[in-house]
Amino acid sequence: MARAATTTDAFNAVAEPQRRRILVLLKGRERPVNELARALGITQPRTSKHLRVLREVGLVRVREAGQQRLYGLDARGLQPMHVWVVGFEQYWNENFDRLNEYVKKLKQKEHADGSRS
Amino acid sequence: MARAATTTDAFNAVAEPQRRRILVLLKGRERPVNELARALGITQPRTSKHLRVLREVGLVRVREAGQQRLYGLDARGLQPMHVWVVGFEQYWNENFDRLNEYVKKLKQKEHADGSRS
DNA sequence: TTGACATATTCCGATATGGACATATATTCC
DNA sequence: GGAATATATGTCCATATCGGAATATGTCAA
Repeated sequence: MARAATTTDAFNAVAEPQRRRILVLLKGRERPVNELARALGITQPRTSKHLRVLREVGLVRVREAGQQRLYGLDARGLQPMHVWVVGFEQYWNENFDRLNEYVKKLKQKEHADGSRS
Repeated sequence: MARAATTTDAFNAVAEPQRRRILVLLKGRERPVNELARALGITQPRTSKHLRVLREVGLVRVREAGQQRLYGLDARGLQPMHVWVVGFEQYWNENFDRLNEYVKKLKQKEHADGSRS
């Protein structure tokens, strides 16, 4: 077997930088293909292909508008990524001291009991 | 050019499910290769190769301990992913209504003016 | 219909992948 | 030294990728 297809899930689709940039460009407003291609500085066919991948994993939607097709963001598919990566938030500043982690765990337990902001 | 190497960055390294599972298993405690292989239900060579990738992108560290090598998590490399995906948090519940987005934008502006909890 | 424009698809080549298997390297113990 | 254990590396294969270039499809307007 080779590497998993880019259309397997959001993780694979978004591993490609240009596709990440496309999603960022789609925040807030829809855009036609050519506008995206120009913004990214890549060819139109390549842009269409990236959009196809994003469409297949459901991160993007198309809407026909005359002779152009407006692409819009559907960020819901990013939620699994969000959940997964947020699970590591507490380890950013890890300095690889085992005892340190114990302390951290204890702190979390305290937190679980009473405090709220 | 083919697809970017898995060792290019965290995004690519983590696109592979087994590698994600490895990182999860490494939360909190270090583990030797064989333990990881058993936990994942994959062969030892495959596990070593996944660990190599994770090491090359800096998501994991090795520590020699007698005849075994203990792998530990270094989550700092996941921060770029975190930053990127968190930027989409506000779009989870997007229902793709343009007007809806305008409303959302206005709300953000209100927020910017006077703070409320 | 013809032409202009916007977008999608196909063909090509180079490359790196993940998995299985065999084997190499390294450490410990006798 | 030699055996046992733990880990890393190398080879094989099938497959999907990204990129470019050419071309197909689709829509509008006169």
